[in-house]
Amino acid sequence: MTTIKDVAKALNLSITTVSRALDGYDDVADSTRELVIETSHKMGYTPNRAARQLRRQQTDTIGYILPTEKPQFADAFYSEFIAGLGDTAAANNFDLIVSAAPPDSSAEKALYERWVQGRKVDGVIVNRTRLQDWRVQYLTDRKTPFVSLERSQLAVEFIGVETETNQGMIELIAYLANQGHSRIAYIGASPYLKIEYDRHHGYQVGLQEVQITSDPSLVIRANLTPEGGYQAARQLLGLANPPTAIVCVNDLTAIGAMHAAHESGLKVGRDIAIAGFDGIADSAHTQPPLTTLDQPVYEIASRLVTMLLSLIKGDLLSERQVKIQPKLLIRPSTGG
Amino acid sequence: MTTIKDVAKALNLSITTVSRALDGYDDVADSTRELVIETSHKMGYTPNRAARQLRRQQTDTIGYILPTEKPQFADAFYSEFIAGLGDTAAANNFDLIVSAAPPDSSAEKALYERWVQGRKVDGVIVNRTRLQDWRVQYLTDRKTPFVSLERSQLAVEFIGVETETNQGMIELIAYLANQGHSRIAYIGASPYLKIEYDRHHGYQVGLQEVQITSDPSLVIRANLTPEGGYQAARQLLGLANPPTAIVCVNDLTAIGAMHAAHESGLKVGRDIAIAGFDGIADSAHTQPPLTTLDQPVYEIASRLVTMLLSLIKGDLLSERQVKIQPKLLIRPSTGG
DNA sequence: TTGTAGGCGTTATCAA
DNA sequence: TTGATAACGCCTACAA
Repeated sequence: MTTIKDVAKALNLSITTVSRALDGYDDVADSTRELVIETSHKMGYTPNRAARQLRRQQTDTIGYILPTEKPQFADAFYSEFIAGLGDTAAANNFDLIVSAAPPDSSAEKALYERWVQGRKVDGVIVNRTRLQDWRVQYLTDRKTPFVSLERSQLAVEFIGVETETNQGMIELIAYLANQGHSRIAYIGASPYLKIEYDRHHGYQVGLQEVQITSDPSLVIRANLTPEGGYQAARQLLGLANPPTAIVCVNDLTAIGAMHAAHESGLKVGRDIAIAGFDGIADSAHTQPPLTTLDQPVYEIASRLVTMLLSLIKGDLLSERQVKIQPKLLIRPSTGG
Repeated sequence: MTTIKDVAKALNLSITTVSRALDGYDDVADSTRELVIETSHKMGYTPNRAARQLRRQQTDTIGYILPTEKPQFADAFYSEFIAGLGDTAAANNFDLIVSAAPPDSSAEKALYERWVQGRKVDGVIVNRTRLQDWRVQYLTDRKTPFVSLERSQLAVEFIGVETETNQGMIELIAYLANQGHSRIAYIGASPYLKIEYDRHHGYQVGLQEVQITSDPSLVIRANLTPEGGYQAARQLLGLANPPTAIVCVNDLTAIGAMHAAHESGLKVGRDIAIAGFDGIADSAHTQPPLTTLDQPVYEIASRLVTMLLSLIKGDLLSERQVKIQPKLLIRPSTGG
């Protein structure tokens, strides 16, 4: 592999000059610079990242850990999220390292240690934040730059993006109430998750707004997957007095719920209304197309990276908390 | 940040001894080793990866680039694929770096250069392989270890995993023919892709097996997304003599095609049969559930990593080409 | 405008 | 069984 030494030797220059020419310092003769750039290109020279890292004490790398509960982990939200992270990182000459670990597991902890203590990354992206999230504390303690999608409830300062759920939920539930629904169920996720907290809360606020008393038997928890949504919906539909509308914590759950409804002989959009949250690409093509609160996932990811890079560079951020308003997309799954 | 020096100083040992104790060499006194391990743990010491890399001339990192055509990139196949890569890499103490670039773009090329020439990675995972794929040539020339899902048609030796499509396609089409279908359409992808080549070929072989003459007007290309499948299916359904069955290159395409069928007032599974390929999680919960050729995505990803790591270590691989048989899952979308 | 030299934190060779 | 030391490739303060 060609090193800076090889280039220097080939040109009868010192490595200093080569280094400075390549880095665009202005105390290099133009003719020299040109020559250096051309030659190093021709020789296929690219600086060794490890050496540069060691010397500069930074890695030009950020990390992200996928919250995989099970071997199976098929959620289009994350493919888009990672594409956004990767793209934006690359556009800024940063690398993204990705791993996977079950939330709150020892594997997750081990990864953070390897990355943070081993100085493998300059910063970290956190999402699927838990209400009590050791990651937030850990990263804060170690002064490792991080940004999070959804804030935890710990008393540390928060930098990142947060989806504002209440407004969207209020709109959604008002729409459903307007269609004549009064028994509106909710299929949620683990109570330790911030998104569950927010979306469940939004659901309740939405009910209050239209003066529906919430019925605890209509609130049920699943696991953010189609399978979970399917099972939960079956349970709801088996009630003596079943709901006429179901609001789901995410689109995958809603897809499973629609499946259960169809299986019970109900026509979704006519006999029962079902809505999701996320706006994944499939949601426009389900049968019937799914009403959902659409989040600009790619953009959120991209934004997070931009914020993280500023943080790493030590720039001051103009906005330390970006709020995103999801957009209600009314589609046939809620009738109308 | 604590370095090996700090640990050595704290114990009044040389850094050599500390290093060797931690790396499990057997020429260190047991008592010393214990002390070292305990102390370095207590001091929160983790070896600096950059320094280790530089010294050992290896990165313990593998790379993967997502083939993102558009900002939007929501495909559950890839979330599961990346989870498999990340998990398996982490289990072997390797890191995975992920980026995104449009296939065959200059951005893709730039990333490879940064990673390969900059010695940022020890090896690379390639997928969505093109028939003529410069990546394969590039990596081979530079002697960079890589494995690929689906082989290109270049004359270089291939190491990786390949999905055997013919058998599954033959089964699928025999099943459809058996149901009375004779006008069986195919919605494919870009002709430069290996998967398109394979699956399209499988489709044709399948038709031959049941002695149906293929009708070129029933073969159409889309872009692997629900939207693409939707448009393509609309076109097919608008034909004077439309198909009664549609085989799709992947599940997302099939989801879009089902949408178009429903929109035309057809009941999928009764008036028209539609099938996909991949077996993503959603496919079990579409309305109606989708017949598909199911691939064990997580396992494939995991297998690829294992193969790549062997390659990097210089072990000889027992199998240089792993063939995977997708499994035909008959579901209601094809009637029956 | 260019060159010399020291050091980032490790690991590995060799000597003690 | 342990320690001194060189090197990995790069950047940069300082000298020429």
